[in-house]
Amino acid sequence: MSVDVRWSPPTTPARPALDRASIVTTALAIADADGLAALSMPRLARELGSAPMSLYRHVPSKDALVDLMLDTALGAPPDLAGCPLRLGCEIWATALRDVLDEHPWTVGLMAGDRSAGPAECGWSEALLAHVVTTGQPLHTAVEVLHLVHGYVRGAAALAGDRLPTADDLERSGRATELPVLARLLGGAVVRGPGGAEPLFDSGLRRTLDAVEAACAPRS
Amino acid sequence: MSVDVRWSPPTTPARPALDRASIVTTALAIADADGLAALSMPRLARELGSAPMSLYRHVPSKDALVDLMLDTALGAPPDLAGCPLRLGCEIWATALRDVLDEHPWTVGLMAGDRSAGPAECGWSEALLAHVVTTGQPLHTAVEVLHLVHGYVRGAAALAGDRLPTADDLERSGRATELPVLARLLGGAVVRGPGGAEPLFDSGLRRTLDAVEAACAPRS
DNA sequence: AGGTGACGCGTACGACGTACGCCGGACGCG
DNA sequence: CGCGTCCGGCGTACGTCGTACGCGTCACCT
Repeated sequence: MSVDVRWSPPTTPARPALDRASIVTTALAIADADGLAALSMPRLARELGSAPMSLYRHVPSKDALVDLMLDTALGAPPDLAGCPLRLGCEIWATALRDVLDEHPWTVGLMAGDRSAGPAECGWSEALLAHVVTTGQPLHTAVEVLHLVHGYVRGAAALAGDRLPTADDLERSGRATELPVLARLLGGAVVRGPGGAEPLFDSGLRRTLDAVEAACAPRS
Repeated sequence: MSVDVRWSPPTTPARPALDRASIVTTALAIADADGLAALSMPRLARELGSAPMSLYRHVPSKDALVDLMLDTALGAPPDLAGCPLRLGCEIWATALRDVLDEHPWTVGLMAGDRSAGPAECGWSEALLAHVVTTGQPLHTAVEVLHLVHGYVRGAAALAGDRLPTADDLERSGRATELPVLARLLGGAVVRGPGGAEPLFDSGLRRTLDAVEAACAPRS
């Protein structure tokens, strides 16, 4: 019923234009760049060159999309086969840390009360299996997972905190109520005597010590 | 310009009806009961018996309201004066844990990239000052804060995770890829040999061991 | 008595998530 | 080669949310 088809180029470029993978990838890029709050279906569609409602052909809802994003952001855990106990835990922890601070929004997301997806289960499985493989009973593996996973998540959350500046404290007149914190913020960066070992690593070292203690023969 | 004022009862009940404190308290109740996502200005106003726009006389924006909520939810840290090092850390950690799981939404909030408010600073100050008071240098106090705060936050986040059930795994056909996890979920609750020590406490015990190690004279 | 400020609220606007249904092309089958 | 069927993109529309703006009303202070 159009006036004359011969003058109109093919309206649709081709069959494929949108699929779940490219949607999730683009959404990930938006969240990484501008934060999860900046992700909206209209914006995502704009970035993909399509209409907002087209997305719903491939994803049932925005919440589901966010679940998928978390799942692909986490990806697969590192392979710990053949590692000794402590080294394996260290590799697992630093790998998780790397993922979490490459995608800062994951930290807040996992802290919500969503249910765990395949990727999260995969990471847990990797560490549990590693500990069990070294001959520990299951309940010890759970303890280790709790310690290591807990530390990494907490440290990632802490790393995301923005503390007030020393000036903020000064101006609010609260500086005298928070003397130690003021001293901490006022003095330049705080370093251990060893110099530059980052806070995450020293905490991890202590946590791994605790892991070994938990796995040592009962005293 | 009304028809006849004598027949109309006083239109406004009185002066006070809304103030910042009652708004924040009610908002807290909503978040505790139905989660932070259920908090909307219209609903909050309904719960307070007022109109949505009235709230903005007392709170500049919803984000600011949420900041205030977090600040009052955290409250004041425990007093650690006179405590020995380890005990003080333990009191601090369990107090924070109690706050976090009385208000589960705080965990996800603090993990976002908001800047820390007075209450958060107060908690940090309390632990830092405690450690410094026992004669440790400032950088050690920072390490301890990192370890303990990190563990508590991470454990709180973990506690909020909803794992899939064994049936979920079975039905998805993934059970064979996650043997240890399946065994864990399949078997009843996992207990250490001691019986019922909750996971949080055993992890905290290990973390406190690490704290003491960090504070011991250098080896 | 009249001015002044604080406060509650009604209206209105733009953005968002998404239910619903149209339409046009692709593809299989007779 | 024609036709029915299905799929994927999209336009429209609705309900909700956050909130800018301005009005009317009261309490209180000159």
